[in-house]
Amino acid sequence: MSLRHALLGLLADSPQTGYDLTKRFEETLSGHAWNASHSQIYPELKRLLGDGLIEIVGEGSRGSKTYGVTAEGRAELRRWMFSPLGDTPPRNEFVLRLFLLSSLDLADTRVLVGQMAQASDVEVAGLTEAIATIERFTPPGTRPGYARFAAEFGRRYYELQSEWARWVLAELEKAS
Amino acid sequence: MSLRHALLGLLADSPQTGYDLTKRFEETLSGHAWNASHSQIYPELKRLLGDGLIEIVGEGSRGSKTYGVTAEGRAELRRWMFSPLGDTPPRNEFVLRLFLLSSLDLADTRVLVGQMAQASDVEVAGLTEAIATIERFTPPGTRPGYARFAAEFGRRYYELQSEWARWVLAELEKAS
DNA sequence: TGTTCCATGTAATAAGTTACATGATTTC
DNA sequence: GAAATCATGTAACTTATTACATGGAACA
Repeated sequence: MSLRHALLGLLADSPQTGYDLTKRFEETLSGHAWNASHSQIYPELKRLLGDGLIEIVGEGSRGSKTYGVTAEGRAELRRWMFSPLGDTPPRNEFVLRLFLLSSLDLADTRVLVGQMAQASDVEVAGLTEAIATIERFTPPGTRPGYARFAAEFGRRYYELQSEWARWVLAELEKAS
Repeated sequence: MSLRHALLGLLADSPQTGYDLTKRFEETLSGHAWNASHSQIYPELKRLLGDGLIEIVGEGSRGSKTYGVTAEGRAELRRWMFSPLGDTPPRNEFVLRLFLLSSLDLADTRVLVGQMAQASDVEVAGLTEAIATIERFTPPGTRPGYARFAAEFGRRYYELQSEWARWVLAELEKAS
């Protein structure tokens, strides 16, 4: 169950409300790392509060509560960050389809893999632009920050998908 | 819900029992694409049978049933393979940690990213060997088959993780 | 004859999704 | 004053995991 650690990690960055956290899941984590909706987030925040891993650091209008990580929470987060992977099995629809490619006939496979390459290229373009934006808004002499690292991973990942797909197409061409 | 399509895809390759399918999940899909245990697989096979997407093609000893995909099942599988991605949100602990890196202090970040690079190298080595084995057992003049494609993706993926981690280390070095 | 592997199932619990529900504040 | 956004919650349902349970066949 990585949800609590995702929440701890986001809150460690800066104190936030459940609503803020819901948006950050949607915007940054949901696409590549982890998904959670508000109906899961609010109850989990209460549990984290009960376990003393987070605390209420402020209350705003409309009954909003801003949570921050406690020392205990930060320790638990650190422990998890360094723990071995494999806690929760990955789930990746793209890779699943890749593993099931052999269920299609050769013509279908060619079409699908071609589509995979094209879709990946679109993502690469989007992330390349996002990275350019980050760089543009980074003052010279400053470190670009961690968002840059994540974006770089994303760009390289989609590049990999695209290049792999084209390699498969070439391999299929070879022998047939 | 991709479980049924994963099952259809595996059965499309060759008819199998629930037990066989459980093993193939563990061996091939569980690590990178999708996870499922036998307690989920058996009931889903019954549902697929009820929906006419698979059929029993043979019964062996110990009450084992071998399932095969029906024409309808194959059509449903094909439809899903070509449907747009995004049905189920991905889940990836490595990427989640990558997104939460900023919650660590600089020293911890360096250590963790270094460990990530090393762990990825181990995976690259394993997959490189697996690929060599596949190639060795492929008769000259033959297409190596789809397992080769999946292995290639895995190798490139771990290479990406390793290279990304080293790039991050270099970036962290730069500015401090 | 004991251990491992084959083979299938159910029950209890946990996690995740979708739908339902409410109300305050801001913006146009 | 209508619409969008902020803000939080619960209920119903589906999916997934862990634990429980059983027994046949192969092997040593």
